[in-house]
Amino acid sequence: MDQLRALRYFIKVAETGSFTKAASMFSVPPSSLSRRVADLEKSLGATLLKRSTRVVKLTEVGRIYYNDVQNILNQLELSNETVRSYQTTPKGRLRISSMVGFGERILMPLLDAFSEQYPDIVLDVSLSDELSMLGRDEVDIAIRGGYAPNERVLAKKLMDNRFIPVAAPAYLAKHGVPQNAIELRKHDGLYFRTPSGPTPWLCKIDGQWHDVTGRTVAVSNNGQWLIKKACQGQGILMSTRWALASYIQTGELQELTFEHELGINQHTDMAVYLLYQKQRYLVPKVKVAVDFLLASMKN
Amino acid sequence: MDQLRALRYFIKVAETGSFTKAASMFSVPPSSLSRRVADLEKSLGATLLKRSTRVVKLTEVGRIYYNDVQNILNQLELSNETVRSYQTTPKGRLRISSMVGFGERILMPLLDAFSEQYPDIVLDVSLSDELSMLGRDEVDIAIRGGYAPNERVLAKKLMDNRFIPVAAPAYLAKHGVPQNAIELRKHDGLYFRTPSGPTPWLCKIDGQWHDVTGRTVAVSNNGQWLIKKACQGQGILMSTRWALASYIQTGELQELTFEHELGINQHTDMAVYLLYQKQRYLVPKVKVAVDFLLASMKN
DNA sequence: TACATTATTGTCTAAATAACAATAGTGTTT
DNA sequence: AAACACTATTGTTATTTAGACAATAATGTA
Repeated sequence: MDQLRALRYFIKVAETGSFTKAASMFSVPPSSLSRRVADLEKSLGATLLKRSTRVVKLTEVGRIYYNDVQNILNQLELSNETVRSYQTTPKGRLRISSMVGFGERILMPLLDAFSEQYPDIVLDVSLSDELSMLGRDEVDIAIRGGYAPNERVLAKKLMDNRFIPVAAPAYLAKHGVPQNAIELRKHDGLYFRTPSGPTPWLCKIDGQWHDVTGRTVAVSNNGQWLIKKACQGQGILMSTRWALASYIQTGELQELTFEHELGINQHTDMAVYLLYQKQRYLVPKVKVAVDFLLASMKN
Repeated sequence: MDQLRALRYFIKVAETGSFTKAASMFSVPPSSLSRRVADLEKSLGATLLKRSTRVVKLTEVGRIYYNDVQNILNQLELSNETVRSYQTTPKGRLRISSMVGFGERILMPLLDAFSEQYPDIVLDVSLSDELSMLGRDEVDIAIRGGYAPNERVLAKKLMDNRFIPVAAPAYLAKHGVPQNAIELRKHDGLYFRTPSGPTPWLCKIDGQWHDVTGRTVAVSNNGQWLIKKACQGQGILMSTRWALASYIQTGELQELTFEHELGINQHTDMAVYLLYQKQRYLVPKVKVAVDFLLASMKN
């Protein structure tokens, strides 16, 4: 029995919920799938799929097996690709996942240059603040705000990701410049919403964190919109230096500095990390992309 | 092409370094392996093995692929076993790996009772202080002194593993009872050697760790031998409470207590952990063993 | 240089899988 | 309630793929 073929059939049937649909994807008659899956079940001594003529769905063991096998088949495909692309020129589809703001402001401009340099690499970029599963093999490279990756994943620090407070000169003229962090509580605020909720303003005084969140003017997960509002003088915004740099330079926004450390969570060592699977660095397209991005970020 | 078969052939050839030897293990002619491996190489577009009539060895890519594939095949075998044994009575070979001292004094006596309760489980116990690769699938259950496992591995605390200082009454009568940790430096010591080297005596005073190692009388990785020496009054020994309990109870050894915290490394929260892969808990033999050991340790 | 061993290749046989047609079962619709 | 449409399965044949066996070429050793 060709177990691997049986597994591929099983996976597709489980996903489509139909032998016929799955069969059409392999361009073989449904009877083949039926027989192969039956073989597989026989060899395992368990029924993986509960069938009726109308619906096919996974049994309890079936679901367990499906999860395992899907993962295993993905790994195998990765390994095959590694070998196939070994010592060839960088080419193929490169899947990159990035945080939205960072992707728009920093990553994508860089990728334009990257594409020119490596025209044979087809970029597949998805921006999302949800953390995608790097291990589950949906992306080749991920860019995320500081969190600890697992052992198989390498994390390279790209740049600082601490949040700094800014406001428009007009706002400060009208409401006054806060002299210390505690005073922020009396100010108008524009707040980021991360996947885990809106971000407060926090201040560390003598080792203790205090909430210094002000009045809420607006909340959004869209940095650009918040920055626009901040420029219009609608309130104080905390965002990252890389997002604000150009506005601070032109004077549209002004950085506020305080004696005590300010942040949006208690991890003060926030950074933007480039993540990739150690093994995948062997694949030329991944290698050149990692190298390119790391080199670019040094400027 | 039956890729899975080809992979199994490839693996065996790589391991034995010979098509003929590998073929005999599958009870097929060498020509079959030669053809299958050739197919595999063709489909990958890379040569995996460097052959001559006399020696067969892996190429650079071959080695990478071999490592990946071996791991993948192991995982698949585990998944198959999970399904096959799903909701059956506990049986089969159960591979347990444990630290030597703990295995001898605590684990093995328990396993005798376990074997009576589950006669269909064949125990395969190996004692070693080196950390075996749980992920690499050589054992079902591992018992280790406190270290952080990865995400897929569950770690259940079995018991405290802090090191406490003891000495024979005769030793204390002759050399005096040390009144504080610093005085240990003037005493004779019996020291454990772990895989990472001999263990010093450390003492935490006002948040700072100080080395209070005394004169070296003997060093060994064998706890029993060190305990014997301690009982003979040859010096002060730091070992775990579970190893020393019976000797303290009989009065052969006497626990020394100090104002400041004492240890053999800077991790004061040392414990003995039971480790197993999350998924494998579905396999009855693993489940009952984990449950049995955890229940037993509560006494 | 002769020898023994080994991987490979050619050819035939056996096994496994796909193809195709037909059947039986099930949920939906009128 | 009955006809309908769709689907999984099964029987049978054709095709593909792997194994068996003998022969060949290559290579390290004696």
